[in-house]
Amino acid sequence: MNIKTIAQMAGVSVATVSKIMNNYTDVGEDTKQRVLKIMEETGYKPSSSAKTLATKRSNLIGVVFAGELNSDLSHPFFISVLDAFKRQIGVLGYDLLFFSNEKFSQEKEDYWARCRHFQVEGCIIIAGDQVEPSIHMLDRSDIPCIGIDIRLSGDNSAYLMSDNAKISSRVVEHFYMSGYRDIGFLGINRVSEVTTTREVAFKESLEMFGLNMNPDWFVYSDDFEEESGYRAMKAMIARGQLPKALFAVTDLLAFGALRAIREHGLRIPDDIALIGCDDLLACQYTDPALTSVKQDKEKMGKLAAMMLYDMINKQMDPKSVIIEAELVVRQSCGAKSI
Amino acid sequence: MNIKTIAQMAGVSVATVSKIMNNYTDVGEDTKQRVLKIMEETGYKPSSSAKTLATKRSNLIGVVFAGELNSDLSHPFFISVLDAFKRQIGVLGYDLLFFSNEKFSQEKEDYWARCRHFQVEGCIIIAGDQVEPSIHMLDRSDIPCIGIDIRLSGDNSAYLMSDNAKISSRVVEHFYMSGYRDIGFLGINRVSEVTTTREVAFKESLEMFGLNMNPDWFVYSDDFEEESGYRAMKAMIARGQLPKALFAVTDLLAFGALRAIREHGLRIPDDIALIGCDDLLACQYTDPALTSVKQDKEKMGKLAAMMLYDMINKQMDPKSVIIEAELVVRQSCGAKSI
DNA sequence: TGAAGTTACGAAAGCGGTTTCGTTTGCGTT
DNA sequence: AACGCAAACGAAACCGCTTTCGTAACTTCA
Repeated sequence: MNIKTIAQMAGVSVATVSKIMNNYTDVGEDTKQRVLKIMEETGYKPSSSAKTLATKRSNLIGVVFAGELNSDLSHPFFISVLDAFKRQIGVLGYDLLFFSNEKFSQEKEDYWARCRHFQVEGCIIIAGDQVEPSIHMLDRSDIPCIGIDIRLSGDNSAYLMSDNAKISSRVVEHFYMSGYRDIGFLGINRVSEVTTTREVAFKESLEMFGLNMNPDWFVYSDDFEEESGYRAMKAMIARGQLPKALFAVTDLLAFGALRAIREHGLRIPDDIALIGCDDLLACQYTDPALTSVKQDKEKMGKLAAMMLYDMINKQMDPKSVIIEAELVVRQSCGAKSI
Repeated sequence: MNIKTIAQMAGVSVATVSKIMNNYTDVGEDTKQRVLKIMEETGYKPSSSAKTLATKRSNLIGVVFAGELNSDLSHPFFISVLDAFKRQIGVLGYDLLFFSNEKFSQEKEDYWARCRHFQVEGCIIIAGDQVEPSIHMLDRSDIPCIGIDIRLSGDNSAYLMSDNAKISSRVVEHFYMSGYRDIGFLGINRVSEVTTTREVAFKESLEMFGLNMNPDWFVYSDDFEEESGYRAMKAMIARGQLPKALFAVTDLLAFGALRAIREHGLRIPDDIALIGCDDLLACQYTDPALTSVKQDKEKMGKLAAMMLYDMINKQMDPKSVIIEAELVVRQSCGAKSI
């Protein structure tokens, strides 16, 4: 069942059928209706590959996760962003192509090659931990790219990122206002734009508030797993010196820390106050409920879709955007209440 | 940069280049190396649409979420399964095409039409709550489909499902062995294979153990959100009559119930024991940690990929599989310990 | 040495659409 | 009656790759 069949059934040429599908104006109303009716009855759908081949447009957006550790889909934050992105880009007429993570993929081609292979019209690149070199090739290519939490720099790229510096300063400020002076940090041993920014800003904020940085209160996890956060916190506890408040760069790490603290017989927030970051759903269910910084994932995803659409279809100059984040106060940080 | 360019550069015909890419044997070793070198240097990648057009094979698997409520990606259980699926299917040489949910999509075509449009070679269908009619068209089509938690029946379909009946009986048995006799149920008001099976099996198990079914202890949520579980539990509490133990068909509902119970000033498990289902990550972080039934998502996803692959490539008769689930005992159910 | 069989390669016809450009037809105008 | 013009449609080239089949050159073997 192809365009030729339809054309024959309707007694017209394939050209005419094609024109009808593409809203050309030089086709009579009656033939148009006749052909449409036949297409309807036969349930005809044009082949996307033939169309793509002819038009060089695929109506496909590539989804790339730039991470080494977690296999993409397991990251709750990005899933939420992607979910919103997917809905919006769907409305705009695109479908999503998920590339298998490179290290799992059969062929070792870089992402750029795969984008060309599928002729995706644009890409959304979502940052995990470390960024592979092949991401940069894609970034610098002529394919429009939109980055989430990754600072793309290519001419056809833009990115969306939370105001990570402000996140940290807000956390420190909140601790300070709540009367805390001994504030610790649970970070991660990975080079990542996001976490690095948070850490730097955290230290700067401490300084701004005239607080001292006790090295004993800084501890680093090896990856983003809860278990690693647990181990890192255990390590800090083992040192003997504990802060009165702790900021974990990621909720998952905070969960781990929470477990370690509780296991150690300490109470939250009485003995040690805790704030995480990302505002995962699970923050509401921990004991005590975890104060966290909420990034507007819905907004990020939707905005990313619209930006990418504009970049693809209107050759708009890509303009990156910083998204404000919001502190969601719960019981873990010793504030009076919400 | 297409196959013709490569052919010209190497001084051979396009046929030869194509043969080299497809491992034909009737091409000399020296020419082969020469052409490969040129392809390497130029970074040439063949166009997938042209290839698909010519071969009728797209190397694409369609991903369909059959649900009305949650927008697909927000469902933690399915994400985990899909994650495993994606890794395995990636190894087998396929990429994933995510269809926008119908109700969000611009075009109102059914999934089957879209599958044909992209010539996906197979589909993974993941059940949300209600199943749209167009899913059944896809199921009955000639496209190989593998269902997760959805009982597909087409000739080219198979499905993977946890042993939901056993899940319920195991929960009841566990409660019974722990000394509980007044057992309640938190279900959902949606027609869904999975939850319905759990509910039916739950009731049967009660009977088997000679326990009475107090209607007051049965309550139903409107959807799968935590908030709805909270409201449902509130409703049960409002009735005054409370069971000593409660099985929630879904962890998210259990979380909601947990919140309602705690808010009401009751203790878990002392006043009421609680078991959920799915073993979401967050189960470990609730207070108390939630006992749940763990479905082996990794195994399900991987198996689904391999089954689908076989169905596509070996015309194997689809054979559905039931996966055993495992009770993960934590603090919420009043058992002696883990 | 000649017949038969290998090996290495290319010509060309698809695959299912799109798009340019030309042709036919009908109509109003002078 | 002759002309110009717009509307409606089709022929055919093209997109980039696959695959069949034919053929030339080279072996092998009786």
